[in-house]
Amino acid sequence: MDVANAAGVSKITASRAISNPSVVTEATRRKVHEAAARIGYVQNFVAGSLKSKRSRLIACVVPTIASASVFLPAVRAMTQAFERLGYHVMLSQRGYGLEQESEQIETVLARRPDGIVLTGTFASAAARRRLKASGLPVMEMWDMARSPIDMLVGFSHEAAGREAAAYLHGKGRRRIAMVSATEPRSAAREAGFVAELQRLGLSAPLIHSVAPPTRLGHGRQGLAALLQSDPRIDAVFCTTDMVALGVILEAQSRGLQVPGQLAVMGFGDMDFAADANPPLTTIHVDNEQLGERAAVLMVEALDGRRSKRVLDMGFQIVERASA
Amino acid sequence: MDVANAAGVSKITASRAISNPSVVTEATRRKVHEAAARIGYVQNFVAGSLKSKRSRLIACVVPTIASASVFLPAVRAMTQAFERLGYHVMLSQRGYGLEQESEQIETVLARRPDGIVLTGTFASAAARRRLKASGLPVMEMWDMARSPIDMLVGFSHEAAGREAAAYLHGKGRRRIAMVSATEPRSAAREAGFVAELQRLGLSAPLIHSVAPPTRLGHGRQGLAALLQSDPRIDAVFCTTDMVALGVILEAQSRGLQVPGQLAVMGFGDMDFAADANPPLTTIHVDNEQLGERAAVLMVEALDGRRSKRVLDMGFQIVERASA
DNA sequence: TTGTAGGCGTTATCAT
DNA sequence: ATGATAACGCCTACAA
Repeated sequence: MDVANAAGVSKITASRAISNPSVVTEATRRKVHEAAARIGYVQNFVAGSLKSKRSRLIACVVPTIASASVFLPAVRAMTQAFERLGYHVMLSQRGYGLEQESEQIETVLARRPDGIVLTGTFASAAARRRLKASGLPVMEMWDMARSPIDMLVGFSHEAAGREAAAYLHGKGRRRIAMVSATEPRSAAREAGFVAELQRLGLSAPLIHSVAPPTRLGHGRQGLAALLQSDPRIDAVFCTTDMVALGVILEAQSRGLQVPGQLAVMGFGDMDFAADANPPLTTIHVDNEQLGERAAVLMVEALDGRRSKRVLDMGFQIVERASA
Repeated sequence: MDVANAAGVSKITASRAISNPSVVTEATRRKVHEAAARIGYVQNFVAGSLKSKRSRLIACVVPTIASASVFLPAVRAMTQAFERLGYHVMLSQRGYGLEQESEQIETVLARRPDGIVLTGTFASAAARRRLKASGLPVMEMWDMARSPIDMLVGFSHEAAGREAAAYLHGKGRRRIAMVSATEPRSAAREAGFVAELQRLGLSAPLIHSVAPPTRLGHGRQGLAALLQSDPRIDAVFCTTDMVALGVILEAQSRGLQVPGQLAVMGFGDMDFAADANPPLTTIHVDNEQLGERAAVLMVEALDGRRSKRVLDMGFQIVERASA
């Protein structure tokens, strides 16, 4: 360190003045910081982490960041919380496929992150084993269903599906359909939805399934397909709000009244839901809290004081006008 | 390296077999890789970058990842391209404010990224100076307007605004308004829009401005406000497709026909634009290409073979039914 | 509170 | 094609 020379102290004192100022005198701290500013010193976390074995880097794997994915607000909140707590987030996109997953994990581990966050991701069994074996704290976000690898902050998609079914049934709907997506969490909502309808004595619902990421067009095509199978359906539960918006658009363009003739329910309570026409009844998840808690739990684990390992953040049905 | 022992070669040979296999014999390569697999060796990029001064890490600063930001597809494409080329992307959110920008930059630089990508970001003058002084390759994405710090791949928002004005004028519209946003690129589109209308001999347009990130509700409120100022407006150019969708919804709920009585034009050609009702006339940017080129140019610069420093990717007006 | 010694795991450099 | 040596810049451990 030339800062040390510039400030007239030893290397280690300069290091402490910058990384751990509480252990040096205020005068030393000032002297070193002034020297650092003078010579334009830039700290090197790379060198630091080599010896300390702490990179202050969190690897976060998401399916994709493009399009209005319903979990992105949680990732945003989490990233902000991590930055506030002194960590950086390295984002990797996994895609909805599983190819090269192991290879991807190896290169991520080679960066020596302090922890790993998996979002909306069902890692393959091999990948899960690999992550467990790494010994790193692993946080899974946005799901509740299975036995977690390590820590988990999420909610039950299956319960969300069940409550949606119960809600629509409670509104007097009896020919209830769903537009689902070929993606694990959507499948979990679908499973809960189907189970609850069965419990309520209804016959198996019509389901139209689309490939993620979900789009407005999926809702339009989905309703068209459902109506073709059964013109008398009176409610549709949608895998995302964007799909629900598409269902509403399609219904309106066919002269079907929402919610009069067709109740439409979304999922995600995205920022357009309340402003849709009619305002969208949907399922709300507190993504701010969810992301924040995920980050805080991870940092607690890194600091050696693990509190809860699994946190169910729940969800709420937001009743608006569409269902 | 214990891999070296396990394989019965020297440390440096093991290192080469893994990081630079072309310089060792195939037999050595195999021997080392087998040993690595056997003992569960995980490469350590941290140690490698300390000596080699190459981290294979790209820092990317974006305003925010939440909500369907119109530049996210470009970031996605860029991230994928970087990963394909052997780099990881560290994402930092800047927020739309400017607080702590310098501090943020320092911690990013402390990670020793090989390059920095700024997306949709007008860094402050101090930050721009700091980045320039760092000597790192800097890529600015999604804009064309000013003198770049270093490299740039984008398009002219000002030109987009001008062409939107010309397009609506060409469709016979004469009372043309805009819903804009208080954000630099939106402001650039607005400036071009206003300038072109003036050039065409129209009076200064009504403009309603909203705070980003833009939402559907902004479009609804925006049209309401515009109509209150002037009930006779016959066209609205919107700063994003989501806002345009809101304007359409609001128009329809007021019994205004789109495009008959009101032409609505968006920006971004997001994945719902073609499926809107009516399908949205908008401005398309080739985000896939844009992100890909940004990554490729950056990697070329890192490899010491800089080709172009500035690339104008242009845009196209996509004529659909709404305007 | 400050300092000394040494090493983290890899790669650059120079030799063989 | 492979090896020996040293160094990257910081932090841990221990000492003063």
